[in-house]
Amino acid sequence: MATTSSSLTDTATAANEAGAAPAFSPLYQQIKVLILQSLQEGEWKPGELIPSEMDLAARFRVSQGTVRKAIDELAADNLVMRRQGKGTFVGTHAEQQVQYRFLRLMPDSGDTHNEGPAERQIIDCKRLRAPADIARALALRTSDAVLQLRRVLAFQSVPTILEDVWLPGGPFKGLTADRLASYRGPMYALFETEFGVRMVRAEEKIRAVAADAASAELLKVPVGEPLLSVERTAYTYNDQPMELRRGLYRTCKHHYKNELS
Amino acid sequence: MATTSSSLTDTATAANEAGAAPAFSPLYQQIKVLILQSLQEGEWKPGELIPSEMDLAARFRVSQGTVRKAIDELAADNLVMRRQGKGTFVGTHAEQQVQYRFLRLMPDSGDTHNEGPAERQIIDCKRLRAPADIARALALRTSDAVLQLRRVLAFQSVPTILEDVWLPGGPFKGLTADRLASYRGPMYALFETEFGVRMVRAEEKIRAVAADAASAELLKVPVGEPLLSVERTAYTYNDQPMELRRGLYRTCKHHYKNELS
DNA sequence: CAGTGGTCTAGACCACACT
DNA sequence: GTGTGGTCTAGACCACTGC
Repeated sequence: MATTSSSLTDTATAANEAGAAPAFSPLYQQIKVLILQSLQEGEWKPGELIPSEMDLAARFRVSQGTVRKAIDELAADNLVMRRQGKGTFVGTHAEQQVQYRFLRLMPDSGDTHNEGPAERQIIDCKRLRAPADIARALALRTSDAVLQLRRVLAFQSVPTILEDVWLPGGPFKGLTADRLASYRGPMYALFETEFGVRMVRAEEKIRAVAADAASAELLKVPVGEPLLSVERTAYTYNDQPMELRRGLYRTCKHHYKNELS
Repeated sequence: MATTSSSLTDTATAANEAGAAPAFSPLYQQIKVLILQSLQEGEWKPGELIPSEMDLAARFRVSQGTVRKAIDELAADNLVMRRQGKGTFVGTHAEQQVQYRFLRLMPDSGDTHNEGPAERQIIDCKRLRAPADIARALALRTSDAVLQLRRVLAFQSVPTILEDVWLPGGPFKGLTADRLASYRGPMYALFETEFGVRMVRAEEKIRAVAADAASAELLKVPVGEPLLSVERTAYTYNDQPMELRRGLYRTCKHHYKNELS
């Protein structure tokens, strides 16, 4: 039993004693939440080693098996990464294996990005008051400042992605076009190291649209060309929205790949 | 130890004795494969109850915990469904909760399909020799017979999806437009009950295209209208492709929703 | 070698569903 | 009450990593 620990509740007993709304939560879920809090508070930073299962078991006064089950779920959500013989590490977008984890655009021939990394070109980067739709998506007020970033990604010199990115001004204070342009690696890795913001999951809404004049010029396609419109909301810990991204993808030589199960 | 069982290998010992290519596989993975085989052979049919963990543990001569871990993975892949107090059931597309699991098109307003079920209209259903690209996708020879099915789905009387479906002629012998039209519920549920084919996972390739004359007429949109092109390959057990589906989605009032993690 | 995560077991008890 | 899956524990051993 874990009743000796301060923050853990013996749910079965508690639920029986207090009559209403049991809100049953197994021990390992509570442990998961505690670990999540430590991740969120930055006790362990992206890429770092977290304490061993034995250490965490001692800290939370539960068995190793219970900690294991908590970590199993965190690993399934890509929040941590287990490596046998070494330990458990905080997940990061800088990891070579899972780089560009959220980019689903694939070249039609060949699965991997063997066409080399994208050539990136920053078109614009400015600070402004959040328009209503952006504010709603980022859970801000319309008076709050946001950063807007526009860029084009090209594969083998063919402009393929036009993206507008909106970020809350507070957490990303100090982000400039120069800093983005000079950074090697995924944008989300920069967010981790420079601003302490780790993107955990995202939702995308996909539509087919016709290229307007501005988009057509930047992507070097005729006006009216069908493009894939991808609107992404990315979340950090606690389901807090931290990025809105509107992308237009050229899908002549590429496609958006999705796995259903 | 499980060395008393016939088909299970004590991998640690076996790997040490045979020198090359250990091919280590934990016990619970071997159990998972055995259960998978029973599913595939139809020992338990979609929707049916499979034996309890205790029974399976006795059958395979392992502990309940090992069976549990095997079933946990099968449940994570949606191959079986656990229900506390009742048992473990073979997954099915007829299940109310997970109906249309593979359909990612959502109305822009509101998450669920509160706009009612789609109105279905079969345009065509014929038997033919597999064209080269279809044969490749379904792992058939070009001399093999395939069924081709064309249909339009409408939401609130607005034609929204135009789909071509190709199925291998062998497993789906006897499928007719009438049988499809008279069936209530998801097409994949019909495949399960009538042909014993359970779709387990799928891959989709998504592009933006312009409506051609034929598509435009069926979807009642202008020629050139941007449409979402969704090419799906659906697999049954053993990663065997069993369906190729080419869909054109109208994304004015709907969007394709994807969750990234 | 010691330390880590990974597997397997056995037993106890809890939550849930049916009868 | 009985049987199911779900949780929690404790201990043993295996596989991998690095000192």
